[in-house]
Amino acid sequence: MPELPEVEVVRRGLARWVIGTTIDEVEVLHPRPVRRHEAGIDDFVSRLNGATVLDVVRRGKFLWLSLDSGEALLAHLGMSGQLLLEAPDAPDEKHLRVRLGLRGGTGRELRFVDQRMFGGLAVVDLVKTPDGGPGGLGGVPAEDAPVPVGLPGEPAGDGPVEGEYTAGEALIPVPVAHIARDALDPLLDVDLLAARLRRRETGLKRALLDQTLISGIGNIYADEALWRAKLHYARATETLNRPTLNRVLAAAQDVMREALAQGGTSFDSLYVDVNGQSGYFERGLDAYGREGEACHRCGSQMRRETFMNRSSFFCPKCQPKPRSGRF
DNA sequence: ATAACGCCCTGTGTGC
DNA sequence: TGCACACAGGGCGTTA
Repeated sequence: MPELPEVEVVRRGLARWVIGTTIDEVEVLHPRPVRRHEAGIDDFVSRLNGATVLDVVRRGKFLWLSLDSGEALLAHLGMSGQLLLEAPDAPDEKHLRVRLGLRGGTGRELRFVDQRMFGGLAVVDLVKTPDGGPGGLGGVPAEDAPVPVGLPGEPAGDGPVEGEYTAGEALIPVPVAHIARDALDPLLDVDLLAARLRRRETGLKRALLDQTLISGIGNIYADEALWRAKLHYARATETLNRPTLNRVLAAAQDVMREALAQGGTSFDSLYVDVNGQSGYFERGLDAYGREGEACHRCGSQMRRETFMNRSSFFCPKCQPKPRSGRF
C-alpha cells in the first residue's frame, strides 16, 4: 500500500544517505523477495557486491538505485515492504528479508523488511526511455548529490526535492519500461493520457489504478482523488471531458503533494521512511477508511463498496453513481 | 488486441 | 479455547 508519496519519502531518505556508498556483504534471508531476479540468489548477491550507488530514482511506486556497474537495484515495496537504514548491530527485524552492507557512508546498513512479501528486489538492466528522462521525482545527477555525512535523522545538506527532475539521457529499468509516467512527473503527457482514456472501455477508478496509463496512484489516493473531484469510481472513462479529467488529475496531484509534505500516510507501522518513522497524513484523509462516518463536505454517511477485490470509499451524495457506469 | 479475474503472501480481527 | 474465514491489495500471469 505504499503509494507514490510514501515511496517518494523513502526515495528521498535513500538519496540523502546511500548515494556514493558501495554495497558489500549482501545477505538474502528469504528467497521470495528476490524471486524477480531470475538468475538466482547467488547472481543477485554477486552483482551487488562492490557496486557503488550513483543515484536513487523513482517512477510511480517503483524505486531503484542506479549502480556504477551500469545495472540497477530495483525495489518495489508491494504491500508491506520497508527499506531501512540501520546500525549493523541493531537486532534483526522479524521480517528482515535482505541485508545490504554499505561502505563509505554513515556506517548504517540497508535492510529490506517485508512482512507479506508482495514486494521485492532485483538487479536489472537499464534501457533508454523512449521519451527521455527517468520520470518521477529525483534523477539527480550523482555529482550534484549530497555527500552522506552524519546519521539518518540528522539531515545534513539538501536532499533532492520536487522540481529537481533532470531530463536527458536517463535510463529506466527494463521491468519498469511499461509503467507510465507518474502523476507528479513534470513530463507526464496529459494529452496522451486523455486520448488513451477516451479509447478505454473501463471505469475511472480502474483507469486511475492502471499503472500503464498513469502511475503512482493506489487504492487510497484513488479514493481521495475521486472524492475531491466529486466523481464516482465507476464513471466511464470515455465520457470524461477534458475539464473533468483535469479536475480528477489535479485532485490526485494535490492530495499526493499534501501527503508528501506530511511525510506520507500511515495506518500502522508498516509504512515508514528509512528511519522507521511513520507519516502524518492519515488525519488528512477524506474518503479512505471512513465508512459510516460523515462526509467532510456534505455530512452524508460515507459508504464502502467492494470492487476489484478492494474497498472503495465514497460519498453517495457528492459522488452519485452514473447511469451507465463501468464497474 | 483489450478488459478483467485470480493468485501470491502473512498478520490481524471477527464470528461461531 | 480453537478454528475458519474475511480482509488488507500491487502487480502480473492467465483467461475471456
